[in-house]
Amino acid sequence: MKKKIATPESRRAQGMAQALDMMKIMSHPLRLSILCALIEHREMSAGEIVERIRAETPAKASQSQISQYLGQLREQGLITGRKEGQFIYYRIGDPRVKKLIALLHDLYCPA
Amino acid sequence: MKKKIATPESRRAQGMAQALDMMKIMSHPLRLSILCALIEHREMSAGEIVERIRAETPAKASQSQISQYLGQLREQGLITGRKEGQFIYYRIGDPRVKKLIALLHDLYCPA
DNA sequence: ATAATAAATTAAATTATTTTAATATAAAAA
DNA sequence: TTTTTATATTAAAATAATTTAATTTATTAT
Repeated sequence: MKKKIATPESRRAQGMAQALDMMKIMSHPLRLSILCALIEHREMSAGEIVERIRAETPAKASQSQISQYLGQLREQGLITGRKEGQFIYYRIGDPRVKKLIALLHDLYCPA
Repeated sequence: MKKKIATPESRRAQGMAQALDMMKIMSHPLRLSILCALIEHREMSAGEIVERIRAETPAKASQSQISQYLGQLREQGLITGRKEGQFIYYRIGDPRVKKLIALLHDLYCPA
């Protein structure tokens, strides 16, 4: 097959598209909360995440909804899931998530 | 009036809300392009921005649409507009925009 | 004044995302 | 094997964002 050559412009466009996907998926309060929780705890089961989100955000977010968010985040490679018995344990799957959230924290939560 | 005390949690929640707003508005290809163009050129008129966006993204984006994006970005303080005669010149209005875009560039456009 | 240019505004139409509700699957316990 | 627990899947309903098209305002030039 034909070898595709990446021009500087195509690399730039691809980078932009990835950055856009990243921000888009992170700009939802519950998805962002999930990522923050995983940064804090390194690994959590789906159920632990549900509890934690419910505790923060009183009376919102169904199990189904959170499972859907976890699916979206995993699909995009931001988290990984490992099955152990009936539980599924999630972790951050892309180090860029941590860097981005760290910067946001610096910018918007000044000491 | 009653003096509101900011607890650590309320500050965290507020920071999170601001970070969410920021990412939400930045996660649209044309709005992000506008911000990038303004970082590159420091100041551009609305018309120049329209041309530039049109050049990058062939045959998309109407004058009206771009004007609407400029309005959204200004409303949120990410850019400022200064009127000079019939032109309106825009600039980045929040230094955090630059920091965030710089990080995204590092993360997604590796040399 | 009239016309032309630069940019903003409004509203309707379209499309995408989010939420809700119901159901399904798979593993563990009874 | 029946039930319970943990999680995922699906589809419909609700909501929000985007796009398009038409119009408007303000400024400069004729």
